[in-house]
Amino acid sequence: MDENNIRVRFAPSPTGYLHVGGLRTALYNYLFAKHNNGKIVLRIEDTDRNRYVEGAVENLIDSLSWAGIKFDEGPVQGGNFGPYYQSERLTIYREHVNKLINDGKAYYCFCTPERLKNLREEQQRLKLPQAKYDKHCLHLSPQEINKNLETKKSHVVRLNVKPGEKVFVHDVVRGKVEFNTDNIDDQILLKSDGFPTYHLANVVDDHLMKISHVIRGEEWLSSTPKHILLYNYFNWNLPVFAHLPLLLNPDKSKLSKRQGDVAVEDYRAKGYLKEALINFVALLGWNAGDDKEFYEMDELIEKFTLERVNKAGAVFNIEKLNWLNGEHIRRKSVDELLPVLKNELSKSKFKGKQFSDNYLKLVLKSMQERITFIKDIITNSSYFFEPPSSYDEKTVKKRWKDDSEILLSKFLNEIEGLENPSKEDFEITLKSIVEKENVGLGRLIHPLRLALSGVGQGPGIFDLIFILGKEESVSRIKTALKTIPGISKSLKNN
RNA sequence: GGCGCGUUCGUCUAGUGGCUUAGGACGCCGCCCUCUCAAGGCGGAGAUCACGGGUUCGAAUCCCGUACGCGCUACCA
Repeated sequence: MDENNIRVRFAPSPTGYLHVGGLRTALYNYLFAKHNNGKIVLRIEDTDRNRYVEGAVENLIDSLSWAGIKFDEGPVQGGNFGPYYQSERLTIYREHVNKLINDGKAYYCFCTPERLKNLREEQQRLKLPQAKYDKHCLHLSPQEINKNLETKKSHVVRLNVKPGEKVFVHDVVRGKVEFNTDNIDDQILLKSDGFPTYHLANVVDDHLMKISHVIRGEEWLSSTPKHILLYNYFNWNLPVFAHLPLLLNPDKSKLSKRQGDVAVEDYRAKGYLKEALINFVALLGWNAGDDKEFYEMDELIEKFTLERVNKAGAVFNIEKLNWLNGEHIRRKSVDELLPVLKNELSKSKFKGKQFSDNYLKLVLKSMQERITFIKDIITNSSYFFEPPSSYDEKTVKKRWKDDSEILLSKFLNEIEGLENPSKEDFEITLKSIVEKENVGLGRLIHPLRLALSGVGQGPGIFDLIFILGKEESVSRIKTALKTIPGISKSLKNN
């Protein structure tokens, strides 16, 4: 096949938000298209008026573009195969359905919902192997049909499935799958409100939009024979099908809202980097065949093939996503991370405070390898943004010794005299004191960290004091000298 | 119920008949590094490859059956 004719699509229905499973489907389509120099189109499947949610399309597009999935054609960028909203293509479906009716491949059905309900119940009571429409309206006379049509009797159009035939689906990930038309219902193609069902709209649009590969979730595999029947009835060439394994909850059921976050926007709000989410979701059902776990989008594009997509569903394991998020943070430059931190800060209690870019970059550099989320910097090391309001008791107990007060006072004295000290100046000063006093480094370092940060862990002490600066450090040490000895004493008495 | 798909460490996975005492990653545990916490390095525990039959000199890999899980079974997508 000519590489340039490769066209795929992501066709979500606007029911609220972008599901992570949807993101994975969109990603695989995108990777496949880019890998093959093809095109990817975004098509909005808004044929169900009952499920329409205001703002859902904007939300979908927003999440997709945040994730870095760019479309060649779609509602935003347009294209030669539009419109890209199915709700704007009603006459197209109507024309195609009429063609099918004229050819005897589809037929009008005037059955009421009540009759259908009774039919189903009857079939169930008789324990029939499969419940399907009884083709009642297929046998209506032309006169009856015309009369019904003229009196505007509510109706749908159904696919006329010939029983006793075999339909084969050739799926890239699953191989050959066989179906018997005895098990295929006379699917409704056009609803009574004039809108098409998924099956009709999907096939017509995929053909008209020259889609070469249909890459979608496994939940569609069972209805693929219906689609193949439609392609055959229209005398159209089949696209290549690839059905992706499902994303699962920890209990192996289909990933759902009840058991955690499923919306891409939720992960975005929680502070996950798009690179991490993409990396993670790409590996859920695909791998390059080697041991590589860390991927950027361009490497994914380079390596991705449909042949290496797995068959079995994959549990969405948040632990690995978290690790990947930290991994991506570690590999980014502080310049890339700066806007993320600023954004988190603007949502935090420090939103009114001003910090220079230079200061924030130093903070980032010192914290980068200690965090899973950028916002961890704010929650785990608030001391970069405000002086400690308390001192961790455990650390006081463990690190504040009898000589801490004297050592720290001496250190304070020394640095007060320093002119514009560098990180090395602080280091030299501290080392000279412990040497003179003939104690271990930790004897001063730990109390100092406690005084500066209020906690027992964090970046290297010289990074910490340098980032905070002489003035701020002096002030914090003074406060600590006034309060920690008292705390230490009362802790010892308990 | 019917139809379809699936089943390798807790999880994501490598593996396409001999290279496999089934490899990697996350998580967990330990050691090293070290001013703390991380990161990093090293190591450990963890899978009778769902089960049962075959085919074969040889099977996680091929075939059959069973079990279990999941999907579909709407005028939803």
